[in-house]
Amino acid sequence: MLSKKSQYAFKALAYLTERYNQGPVLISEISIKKRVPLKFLENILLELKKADILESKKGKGGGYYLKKDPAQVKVATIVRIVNGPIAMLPCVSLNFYRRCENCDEAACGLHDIMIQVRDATLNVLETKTLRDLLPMA
Amino acid sequence: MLSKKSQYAFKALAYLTERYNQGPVLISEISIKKRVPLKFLENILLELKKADILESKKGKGGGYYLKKDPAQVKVATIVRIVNGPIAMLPCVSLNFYRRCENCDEAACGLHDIMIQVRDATLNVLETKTLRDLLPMA
DNA sequence: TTTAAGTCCATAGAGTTGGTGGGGTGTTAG
DNA sequence: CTAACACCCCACCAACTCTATGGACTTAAA
Repeated sequence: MLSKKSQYAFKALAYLTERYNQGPVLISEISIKKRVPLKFLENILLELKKADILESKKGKGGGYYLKKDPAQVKVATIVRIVNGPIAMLPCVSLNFYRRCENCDEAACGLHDIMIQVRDATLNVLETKTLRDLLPMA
Repeated sequence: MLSKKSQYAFKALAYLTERYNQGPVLISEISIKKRVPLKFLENILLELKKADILESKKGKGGGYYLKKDPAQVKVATIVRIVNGPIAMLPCVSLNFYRRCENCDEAACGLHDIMIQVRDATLNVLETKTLRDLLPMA
């Protein structure tokens, strides 16, 4: 399951997608409109900035905004940043690979199953973008 | 990601699938062969028994064994028992549904995306069975 | 130089995960 | 009938993660 943090991140990103190309948006505005705890949201947005998804401006008239066209930002990318691995096992993760202990990958049936799950999942998450977070216009 | 408990459960179930129809298997044997902490494994097997996956016999000659043909037991069922929801959001879970707070499902783009992920995942996990845990014979 | 707004750091409570210890209960062999 | 056996059940624990919150600091605009 996605963490609360991830769900907050997507709410915020949906809001920023609506406001794309309309200048910086205040953390406090997002917090109120999307009902996300202010300080928690602060941490999340900062993390997304460090991951090159968002840009920010300090001082009066400042705030956060999307760095790229929302239609170019994959949902999979966001999940990896705020929620971690997408795969169900470390040994089948593309971006967070770690081998299993006491388990021969070549002879592990679970390994094969989880590769299929991973591919099926990525097939969705790599094709959906922030644009898809908004209801149809 | 699957919990360690879930990974242990699958290791144990793979072992019991190998020994299907060969009588009860000792917890201690599984623990040693699959390198799973004994007491932890005890809890896991008990839970699988209560969920109707395993059967047990006490006393000398006792142990655990699969209640049904391994080819009839879906991987999805096991995941739900030992790991909980398969969906990435409570509001798209078939077996553990809970509605989102402050979120209109009909107008939530993330909701739709996560339904697709869920369906893609289930498409694999509902067709794979314990039999698939073993390498090809 | 005041005010607005993001940045950074530290902490902390709650819940979950992973694991252990010990006694209880039912079964079988002799 | 009783000893050995093996699962059953309960309680507990340390470590970690998740979900925050508080306060001081930095940068930018008016």
